Amino acid sequence: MQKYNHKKIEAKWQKYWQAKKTFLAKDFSKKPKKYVLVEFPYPSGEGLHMGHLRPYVAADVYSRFNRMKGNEVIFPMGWDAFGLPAENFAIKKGVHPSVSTKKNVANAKRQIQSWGLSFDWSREVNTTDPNYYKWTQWIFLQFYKAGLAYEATGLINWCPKDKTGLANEEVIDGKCERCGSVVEKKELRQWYLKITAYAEKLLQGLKNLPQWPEPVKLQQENWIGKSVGAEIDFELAKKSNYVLLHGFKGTPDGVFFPWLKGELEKRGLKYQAPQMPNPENPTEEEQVSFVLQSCKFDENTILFGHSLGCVVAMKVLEKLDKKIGGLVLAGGFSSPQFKDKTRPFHNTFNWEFNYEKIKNSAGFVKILSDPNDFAVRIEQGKNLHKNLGGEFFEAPGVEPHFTHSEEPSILRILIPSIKVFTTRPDTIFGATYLVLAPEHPLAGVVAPHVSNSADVLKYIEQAKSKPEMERSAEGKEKTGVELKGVSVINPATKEKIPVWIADYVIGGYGTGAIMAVPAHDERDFEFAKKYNLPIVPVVSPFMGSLGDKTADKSANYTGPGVLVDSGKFTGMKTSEAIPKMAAAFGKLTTNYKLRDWVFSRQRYWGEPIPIIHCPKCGIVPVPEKDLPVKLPSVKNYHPTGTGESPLAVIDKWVNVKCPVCKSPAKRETNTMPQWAGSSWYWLRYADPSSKKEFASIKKQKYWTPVDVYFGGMEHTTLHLLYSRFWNLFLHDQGLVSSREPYTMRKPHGLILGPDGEKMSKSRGNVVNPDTIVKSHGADTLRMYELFLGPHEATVSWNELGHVGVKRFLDRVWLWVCSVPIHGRSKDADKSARYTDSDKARRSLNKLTKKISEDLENFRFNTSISAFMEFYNEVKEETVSLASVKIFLTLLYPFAPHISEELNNILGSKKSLQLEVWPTYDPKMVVDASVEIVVQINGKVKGKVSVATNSNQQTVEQDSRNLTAVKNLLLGQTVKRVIFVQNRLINFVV
RNA sequence: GCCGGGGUGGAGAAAUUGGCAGACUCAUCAGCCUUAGGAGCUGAUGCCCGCAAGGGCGUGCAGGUUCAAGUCCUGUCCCCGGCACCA
Repeated sequence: MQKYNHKKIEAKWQKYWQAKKTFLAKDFSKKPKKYVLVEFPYPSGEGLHMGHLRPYVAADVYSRFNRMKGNEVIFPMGWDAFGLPAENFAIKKGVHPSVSTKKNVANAKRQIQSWGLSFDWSREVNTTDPNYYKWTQWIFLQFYKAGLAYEATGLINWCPKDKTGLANEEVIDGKCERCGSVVEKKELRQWYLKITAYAEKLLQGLKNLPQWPEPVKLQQENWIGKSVGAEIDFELAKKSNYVLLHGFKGTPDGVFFPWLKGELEKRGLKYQAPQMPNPENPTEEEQVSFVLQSCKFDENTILFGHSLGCVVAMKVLEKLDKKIGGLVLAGGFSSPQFKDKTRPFHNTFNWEFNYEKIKNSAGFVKILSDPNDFAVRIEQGKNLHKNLGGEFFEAPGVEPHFTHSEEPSILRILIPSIKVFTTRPDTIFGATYLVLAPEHPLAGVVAPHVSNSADVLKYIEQAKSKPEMERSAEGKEKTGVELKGVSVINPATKEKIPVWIADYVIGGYGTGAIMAVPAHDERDFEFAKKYNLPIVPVVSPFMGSLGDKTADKSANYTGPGVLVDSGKFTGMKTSEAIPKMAAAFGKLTTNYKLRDWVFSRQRYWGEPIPIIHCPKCGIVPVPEKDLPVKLPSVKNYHPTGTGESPLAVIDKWVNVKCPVCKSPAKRETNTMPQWAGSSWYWLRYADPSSKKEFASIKKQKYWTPVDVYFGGMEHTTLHLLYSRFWNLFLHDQGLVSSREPYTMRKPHGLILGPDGEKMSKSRGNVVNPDTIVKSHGADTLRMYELFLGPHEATVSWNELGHVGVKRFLDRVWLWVCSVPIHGRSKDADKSARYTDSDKARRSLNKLTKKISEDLENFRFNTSISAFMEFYNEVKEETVSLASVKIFLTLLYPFAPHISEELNNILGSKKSLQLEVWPTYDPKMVVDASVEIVVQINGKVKGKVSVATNSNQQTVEQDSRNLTAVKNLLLGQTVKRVIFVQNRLINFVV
């Protein structure tokens, strides 16, 4: 008899499968397709570890099983080889990343093959292959063309060790996801992908993924962080005075002017609204000098123009010898070229403007344009904005060109205000102060002009430079500084309230400003107590009677209740008041915690962003025919740390001709993040060698979506979110056939070291899978790994645990090989002699049922137990050759090498992979007789053995005949008998 | 703080979903076999009392529902993961 030599047989079958192309996935096969996917690895220098083994083995078992179930299974593998791990390893070893990556890939592939995984290597992809990243770059350009890739300068997360910017998702607990360094902030020009534009779609899409685990969906949902609330304007209580200039053919008593004047008066604001000379035939000379002579200007003056009044206002500022508060233009223009006809003022004005002078004379500039304005088109306003800067507002007038008797959008921009976001508009009567984030644009503008400007500027500076970690550290006392001299009007109470800057308000969320309601918000409460700001309760908990003023000023209450001291809303329930008050004081808005994806990295080893910067044409995408933009091969690829990519110094590569105007231009030198290549790789597997497109729709339609995606929980808000985003976008572009990429997600739990701690070199508790492959074989490794516990649970590796599985396989080997237990012999007669014992037949049917069900439900651990139990049950029984073969067929997905070899020893010439998955006889999955537990008052008093499915009468009779039961029931009245078939009988006395 | 997941022998874990708690495996102990064993085989192994027959307790803790609770309900503690001043 041969010995079980795992080394020999494992190598033999791995070679065999490869030679026979056993696992090739055929395009457009008639069989139903099954797409089984595992996250492809980054091939680091350390090689693959237990963390990789777990999903790979599970997916492999599942794939082999599904092939036998008659599916055309695609089970592909590839390499996510760009990114930091590869590059850092290369730097450490002093080898070029392209060299070390190649080596690491070869090593990882060797490992994977030694584990006996049934990947279809004909579809292998590598993200660093120019034929692959050509399409990564191509997809980036699609984002760019759709307006979803943009460049911006801002404060970003910066990892000081890895010397690169990071996306929000890559910052875990204030630390770098890769290296654990505390993340700093840095002001940098970066490329972003506008994932926020897909926030709602990403959120809604989760609802159509019933086969995803709830916790995964919930984690994504929380990350997207939708919240509905109100945006409310708080007007500045600053004493501005206004000069209002009407337009062509107008008067200060026409259109919205009377209403506007009324609104200003209501607020106690002064204004001058002169009747312009000759409104029917205006000339620049006449009107401008009139304004200069008749109106008074000071540093608090806001000069407002409507229509032609805008032109006059600008001309006035060209001549004015002092600085005024601000310039506001509504329906303005700077060219007399109108679509319909030429106006009389065409030749009476000089249409050249000194924009610099105008800008310098006004403290601020606001431009309002009406998109429905056909007399003065919106482009005119946009052009003004381009020349003057400032803020641009696009808002339809009540009548086109703002000619209705009330035009609220004009009032809104005329009176400076601060917009806040709140989910509790019902508490607005309790808003006693406003808080701006230190990053708020207004904070920087106002700071130099307040009486305590030194303090304010210092505070802003400190807050901005503080790492997020420190700023939000738990239990940290809140800090802030008042903008002295600045106050706003609470639109509900009409009272003046102060404005503060504090870093407990986050710049990037909502409007970067909040209304503080200390009575009903914990954070505001804490802040108000520290700085002695008023606390006004406006919500009374339900337990108090209606309108009860027991609301306590010494504590805050954040729950629902009834409004008090809230004007006409008093007495309303909070739930009812929220939408009503949102509408009364502002408008409903939705905010998301999700931030745009910082998409550039200041590192060498990544896909170059295919963009050219031309001094004349601006940002120019690299033409598709020039893709891929190949990563240049260079000697020095170390990160600079300055925020500039190492590519920036390679003049030969950087300097190019602009594809549009052919003048000298420069390449974008940042590279894409780690996550780019993996955001679409499953699509490439469907059509891995296409030169024309990233994947043909036809092949996508056959293979995608992925049916089961095995992977780690740690990718939930990284790769899994990013790739859903890419897929949704490409689907919207008509380039991808399915809306969601992955029908089912199967996350796995961690494998801890034998000490119950996370495996790590520094702890010295790393178990290397390759060691076990050598000593005990891949089949043992696979089965023990599955045996550890449920796929999704965290489990720890027992140092000696795998020997149990090895023993089992040894016994199986002996059992199958041994003659004459199941009739294998040179003597042909003997093979016919042995038939299954009744017990053996039932055990095999039970096993078939158990393994089939477990595999459908990804319960691999209990399958392994079932095999062992089966062996223990039948080892003494006679078993037919056919049954042994069924047993090997069942075992094959778990331990493919030994199963193939034994099957071969039994005389089969065919790979087990080509067998059909066994079925079972439902009548044979139960034993002939069962043991019934006999209880009295729920306590076990004895057992009876009866035929399976015996009725209550039989069981009751048998039980009452038990001596122990007889004695205990003597002289007792049985009140009730509870009978559960095949389980128990319980006498209640 | 908020949101998830989880607490069962010395260890990893099972438990047909309310029906004998601890299957299967490791470790440990005893015996057999062996020149030897980190091999193989047989058996024992939740805790407590008891020579024994037998009895009592037992699924983080405290209650509850039920003939019957690891499983359902209420409260509470601890561990792991995610988010975290998101207004």
